[in-house]
This record gives sequence, C-alpha cells and structure tokens, in this order.
Amino acid sequence: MGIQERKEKQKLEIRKLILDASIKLFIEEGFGNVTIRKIADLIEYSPTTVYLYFKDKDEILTALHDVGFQKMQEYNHDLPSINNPLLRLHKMGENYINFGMENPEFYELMFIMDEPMKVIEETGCEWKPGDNAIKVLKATVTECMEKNYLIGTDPHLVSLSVWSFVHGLVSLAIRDRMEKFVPEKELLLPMMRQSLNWFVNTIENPARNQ
Amino acid sequence: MGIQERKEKQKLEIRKLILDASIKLFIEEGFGNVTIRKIADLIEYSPTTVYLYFKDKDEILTALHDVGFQKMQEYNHDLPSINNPLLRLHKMGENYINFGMENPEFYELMFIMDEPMKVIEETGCEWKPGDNAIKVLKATVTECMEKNYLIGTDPHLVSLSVWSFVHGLVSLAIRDRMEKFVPEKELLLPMMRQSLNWFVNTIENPARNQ
DNA sequence: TTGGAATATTTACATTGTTAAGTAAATTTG
DNA sequence: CAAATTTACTTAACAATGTAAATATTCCAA
Repeated sequence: MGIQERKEKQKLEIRKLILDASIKLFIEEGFGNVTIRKIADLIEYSPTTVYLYFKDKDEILTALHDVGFQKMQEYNHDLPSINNPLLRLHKMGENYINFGMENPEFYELMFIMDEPMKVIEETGCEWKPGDNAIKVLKATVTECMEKNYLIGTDPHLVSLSVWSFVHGLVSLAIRDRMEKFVPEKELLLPMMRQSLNWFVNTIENPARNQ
Repeated sequence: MGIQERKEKQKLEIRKLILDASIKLFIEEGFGNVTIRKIADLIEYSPTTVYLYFKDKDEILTALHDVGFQKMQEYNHDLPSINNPLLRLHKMGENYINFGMENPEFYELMFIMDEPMKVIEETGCEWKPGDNAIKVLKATVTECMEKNYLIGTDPHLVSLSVWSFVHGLVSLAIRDRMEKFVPEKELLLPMMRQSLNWFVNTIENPARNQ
C-alpha cells in the first residue's frame, strides 16, 4: 500500500532528524551535550516523541555508532587502488588514525563506549560493522603473508595485533594520555604517523628486500 | 600542635573511608554504582558530608586513579630482578596486561576515562603517576637499544609505540571489542599474551642472535 | 560557661532518562 | 458522511543524580 510506504518513509525521516541532531550536539560539544531534551529541542518535538522512534538513548548511540562505521569506510575509498598489500595495510593504518583523530566522538562510540556493545548483546549479539572492518583487515594481512611481506602463519593473531596497535595510538591520544609524550598538539598526529611507520617497517619481513 | 595533627589524621581517615567505599562500589558493580549518595550510605554519613572532603565527584575519581597507579606498581615488583632488558620489557607488558584485565575499573580510570585528566588539567597539569610509569618504560626501552636488543635511535618513539600496543590490547578487551577475534572468554588472555609474544619477538633485533 | 570555629545534616534545585496518561488529528469503517 | 479507531504527539510526573545554601550540632579555647 502506497500510504503505508509513505508513512514508513516519514518514520525514517524523523529517525534521521533525531540522528542528525544528536550528531550535531556531540560534534559541537562532546557527549555531555547529547541529551534527549536537547535533541528534542533541536528537532522541535517534545522529549517523549523521541521515544516513539528509538527505544532508549542507548539505541540512538548505537545507530550513531553505525553511522561512524560508514564514515570510516569513506576514509578507505582509496585502498583498492593500492596493489602492494603491505603498503595497503600501512594506508589502512593511516586512514584509521586520521579517522579517529578527525572524528573522536564517532571513534569513541565505535571502539570505546560501552553502550553500543550492550545494545548489540541484547539484540542478536552480532557486531556487524565491526566484523566487517575486521574482515578487511584480515584479508590484507593474509595477503601480506602469502606474498611474503610479513613473516608468520597466523593472520588472525597479527591482525589482532595490528588493530590493537593503531587503536592504542588513537585511544590514548583522544583521551589525552599522550601529552607527556607529545606536549605540542600540532606534533601529535605526526608523531602517531611516525609510530605507525616504525611499526610497519619493523614487522615487515626483512628478507624481502629486493 | 598535637591536636591539630590528630584532626588532620581524622580528616585523612574519612577521606580513606570515602575512597574505600567508592572502590567497593565500582569493583562490585561498575561505575554506574558509584554515586555520592551510595558512598554516603556506605560510610554512614549524609551525602553532602562527602563534599567536605572532596571538591566534587571528579576529585574522588582522580584520587582513585592514583590508587590504581599504586596497585599497578605492585604488579611490577618483580621487574628489578630481570637483568635482560628485553625480557624485562616483555614482563612489563605482561604485567600491564594482567593488571588491566584483573582491575578493569582501575584501568579505565587510569587510561580511558576523561574525568581524572580534566581534574589534572585544572590543578597544575602534571600527570605525575602516568609520567612516572612512562619514565620506567622509557628507561627500559633505552637500555634495550643501548645493548642492541632493539634497533633504532629513538627510545621515545618506541616507548610510545610499545605502550600503545599493550593499551590497545587491554582497552579493546575490556570494552568488549574482541569477541569476534576471541569468542571464548577463557581464550582472551592467552590470545593477548600470544599477541604480546609476537610483538616482542618481531621488534627484537634479528641480528642479535648469539 | 560561652562563643566561635569545625563538622554535619536538612532542604532544596536543576538536570537527567524515562513512563503513564491525555489529546488532537488522521484514517478506517460502517 | 458520521462514528470508531488508530496514529502521532504532548503534558505531567517520577526517580536518580550532582551539588549548593541554609541550618544544626559538636567541640574546644577563653
């Protein structure tokens, strides 16, 4: 029925309004600013209306978490054009760092905050966006090993390690734990890139110098 | 004056009561359970009395953050007995992981949550406990380089990288982002140790095989 | 004993997430 | 088209939270 469809669409539109308002709020001033009432203010509805479109606040955060993963994918649009798998892995790392530092609030939702994982546990236990990203990483690491850019037989373990490394960099940085290491803010990102360079150079198979 | 001293001591005792109560609360049920009112209930004072001993909740969290660093030091009591600096670095990593996984709430305060760093920014900008830990790490990495266990000339950069790596492991684990990589909970810690092994083996100077 | 400082409590307020009840408009049904 | 029902939204309210101001109590020195 056409009328049904239109209603569905309107419902989705208001959901989008809510999400956009939430994004605006936390982009501009962090998560403390994301309250149901402020969202409602922005979209010019009453606070309780929000609950007609989302079960609770955590569900909103989870939806934003999904948006974050889409955003991160955009950062990786240039990956397929890189043939050398180790270079590709390196670029993935750079993109990951750039994404995290340029979108710290999204990054928090995706990899730090508890709420999205709680919701996911309640609703099927599938962390689809995360799993997807992991799959790409693992494929790249596997290729690196097949083509002898990396030594080792366990792409699983190495993928986990690579991810931990870049996540460590980003999460320490956005939670202000690196100020001792890098007092000047302008040097933070360069330092992180340097660290990534060191990492990639170090794990590269030294025998594969042609 | 002796009477002054006794009063000082009593003040410190109540502060300790407050901190112990807070620890009990978040150990038993996580941070959601740490509220001024629950703390007050536990120590059998009224909620506002807490404010006579701490400026606000963030200051309590920051004090707990300090306690966490003391606890972490205890994990490292065995380090001085290890002569080989690379082995020592390895053990530091293991201890770090063990501490984080066994005390996730403290770990959060020390390396993930915003509040303590906010307080520190307001009161002098010195992250003393953190700086101290970093100093130990840097000394070890420096020794590794001097004795040729690690290649490279920048202990600063490598220390940052090592820390990022283990922090990445721990923080992904305690925020439940590793369930895809390691579905069974019992295998999580072994996997993290394996990852650390891989890391240390990989960064070790390959030329230094005697 | 009394007055003032230190310590504690009572009351209160604003903000938060969230639920329950009510209302007005849109839609379906007869 | 009129009545009934569903939908979309709002108002009012609740409980929990951090915290401030006003008030009360305790304690010690003069």
